[in-house]
Amino acid sequence: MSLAGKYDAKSIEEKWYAYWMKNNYFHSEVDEREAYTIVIPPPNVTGVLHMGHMLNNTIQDVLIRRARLKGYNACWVPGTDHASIATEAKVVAKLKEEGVDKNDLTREEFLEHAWEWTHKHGGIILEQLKKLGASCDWERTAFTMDDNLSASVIKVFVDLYNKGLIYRGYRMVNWDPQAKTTLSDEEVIYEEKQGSLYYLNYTIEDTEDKLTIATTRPETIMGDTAICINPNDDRFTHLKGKKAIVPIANRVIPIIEDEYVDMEFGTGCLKVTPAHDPNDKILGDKHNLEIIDIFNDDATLNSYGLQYEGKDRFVVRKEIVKELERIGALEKTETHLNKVGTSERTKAVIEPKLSDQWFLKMEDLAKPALDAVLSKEVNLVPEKFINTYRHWMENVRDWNISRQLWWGHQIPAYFYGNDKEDFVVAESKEEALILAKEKTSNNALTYEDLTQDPDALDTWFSSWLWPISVFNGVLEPDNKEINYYYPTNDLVTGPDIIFFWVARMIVSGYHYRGEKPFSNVYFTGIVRDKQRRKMSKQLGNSPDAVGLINKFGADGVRVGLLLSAPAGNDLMFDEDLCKQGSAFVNKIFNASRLILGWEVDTAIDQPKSSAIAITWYTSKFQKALLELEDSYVKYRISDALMTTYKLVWDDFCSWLLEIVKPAYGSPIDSKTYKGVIKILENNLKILHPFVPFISEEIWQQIADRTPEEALIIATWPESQEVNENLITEFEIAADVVSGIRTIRKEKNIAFKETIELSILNSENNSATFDTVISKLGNLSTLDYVGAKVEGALSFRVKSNEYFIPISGAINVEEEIKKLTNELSYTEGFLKSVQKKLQNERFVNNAPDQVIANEKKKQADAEAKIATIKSSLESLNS
RNA sequence: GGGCGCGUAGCUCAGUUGGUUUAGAGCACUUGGUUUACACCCAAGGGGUCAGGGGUUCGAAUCCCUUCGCGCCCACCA
Repeated sequence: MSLAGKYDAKSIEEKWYAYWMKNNYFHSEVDEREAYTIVIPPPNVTGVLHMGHMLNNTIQDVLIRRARLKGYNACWVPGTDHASIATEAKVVAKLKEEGVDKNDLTREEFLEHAWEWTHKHGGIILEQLKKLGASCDWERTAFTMDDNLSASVIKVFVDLYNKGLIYRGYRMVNWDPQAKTTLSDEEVIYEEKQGSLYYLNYTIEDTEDKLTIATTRPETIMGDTAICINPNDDRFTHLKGKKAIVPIANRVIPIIEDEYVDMEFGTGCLKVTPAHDPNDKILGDKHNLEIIDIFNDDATLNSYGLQYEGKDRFVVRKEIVKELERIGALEKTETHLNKVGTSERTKAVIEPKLSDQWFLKMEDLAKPALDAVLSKEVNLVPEKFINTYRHWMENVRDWNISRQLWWGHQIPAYFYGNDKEDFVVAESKEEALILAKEKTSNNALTYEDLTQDPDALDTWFSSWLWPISVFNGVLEPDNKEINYYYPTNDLVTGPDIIFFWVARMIVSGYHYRGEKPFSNVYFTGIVRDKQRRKMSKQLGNSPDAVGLINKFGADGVRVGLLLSAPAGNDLMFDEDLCKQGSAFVNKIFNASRLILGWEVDTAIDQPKSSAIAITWYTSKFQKALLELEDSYVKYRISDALMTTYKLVWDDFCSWLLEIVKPAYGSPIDSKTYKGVIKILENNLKILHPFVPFISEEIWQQIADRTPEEALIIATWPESQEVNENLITEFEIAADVVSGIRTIRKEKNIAFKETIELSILNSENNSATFDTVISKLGNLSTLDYVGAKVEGALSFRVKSNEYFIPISGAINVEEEIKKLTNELSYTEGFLKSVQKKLQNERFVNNAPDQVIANEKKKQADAEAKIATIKSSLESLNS
């Protein structure tokens, strides 16, 4: 045997990953088997592996490997997302470091830099997934900006536009002044911040009267175009029809009335700034107010800001407050808690801004997608997310799909004139020109007259097509791959992108395929640290993923992550779990080392204990198989792992191997050896999804295997009948062994020293396992007696009593104390059972089975009490 | 402001429609054990008034009400 020492994860993991790749096991082609498909949630192309990726990709790999073993044509499609805003931000930052301003570059120049960055960093994360053991079909690796995926996006945009579902609108949108782009509502994070509420005095025109207005944004007075009061507010009746003067700006604005104003808040008066607040915009539209936009794109003030022009909004806020105070227009300041929208990516405070953007009408599209989830056609796991999903879908708003970015899919709209409506939407410039000529009836138009919209599409407008576009189902809707692999089976992702991605994939799935994109969505929890903080780069609390793999081995890390990953619940990640994982891997390794080190002697007969133990374990394994099936169906992956963990560690290693292993240096009989190898092989099959590397390693050590016999493509163990009686009998035997061990420990009897065991009352004896008890208890004799053995230590299992005579005096006091404790517990237990059985209403109402059970408990307890009492008596005498 | 979820052993969590459990697992802990696959090991053991209070029921960790604490999602109140 070349096996020695500890398991060396690194070299073995590299060896088998290379072997799997070489033999193309991960690759899937359309065939006559049933498909099992997962599309990866594509990580950012320039991202690096973090704990969240490790978790959800481990789960995906577990599912895909199990499907492969179960005989499905398993296909896991990997890929990356161009991540428009995130990547562009990184490139802009990198250029800035080099002293280059994005604004000094042309679009083409910038995109060159972006592609360079993408090629340099792109795919790193996929290489890291390989280290984790991910069995993705790498030949299918897709990128949202691959030619065919890009063409899919453009085709879909044009199609939705032609259907009237995409429109261009002048709307109030979320503006990120740092990235200088709009964001969808979902990309805005609201944070509670302690701010101030400023009470400002406006003078009523042609009077000395003041009107006080509360605002959180004093800098926007430059954009005020009205003051609004509630028509039912008696305090302000005298102001109706009057005008007010904006301080500093000294502009005259009307006082309007609208019931929208909350009389309770602030002073009951509202200043209206239609360009910078969504509600004010509504008021403005309703009352036909002027719109004054006071900001530049970077949120500095423009010429409407007068003396503050060119200064940042927050600087201006401070200065303007000072000035208002100086001129006596600041009544007072209160602290005020308000919600501030910030950009998910840049953290910049969002500025509501009016601008022309592209929108997708969602209402009609959402309907089938909502129904699919409510009817469980698409199954969300855990179910609590159905509510979240429904609420969002029922109130879904139009999706702003345009971004003022260059990195991404450029919007296929072409402008040819000066009017806002002078544009056409087409898949190519050639088509655009034809359409433009038709639309204008101007045949003199040339390519030079066309200008493509410079904006790019929201990243999610490409990834919402992912399950379709990776199989080219948009461009060739009837190709054999999309027909075979779609709908996919399981999607594994985080709940944070349920709206961004999951919901929209369901929408596009129904719209473009008339069918769900996947049957099940498994939402993992968010990985947090021990202090419950979300793991993030900023906090620096995220362990280096690759470092963890190097430290504990991929198998160890996989086990560590899965041990504490119930669906939908956040998990507190602790490196100790990886330690536990690698300990488990080491255990598997050592157990195998023991077995494979045995010398087989065909001349030896099989011991009875070995034969019965193998039969027992086989049943136990079958029972575990059923539990596994149940856990997998419910996506309770950590339960499935724990079932496997206990089966292998406790039942297989601690019991079975201890029973069958021959004395040191002695050979083993061939029947037992074959049986154990068969068991080991079955164990490896159910272990494989969790710990693919060690399981393949052992599998290949057991025998010389051809590539067709590799574990990764083996067949999942078949289900057979479970012998419950045998399992119960074994449990009794195990309890007896435990009883013997307890006495050994209490009396300091070393295991090497043999002992004698006598069993009284063989009503439910464990004779089947006598040989097992003898071996594990290291008994010299085991016999059945008709009466108590005097001067012996005793213990009870069920209603049997066991005696071990010991040399020397028995500590009577100690024994009495022990028995008294046992007696009082059992009596208390009996009492609670009797209370139930004596209760007429219990007997009348409870199901028969429950009553029978209680009666059995009663009988057992009574019998046990009798034996304890008689033991006490003999001790006392 | 609305909605959802959670609070069970030191830690992380099971406990399925109330009854095979005067509450279970893994880890951690205590004690003992090393020529015999593995100290990343083996064995034995301690540990919980199931967040607090009230109710329904023959019976509640499980259902209802309420208080406290924590988390998440949604929403345009200046």
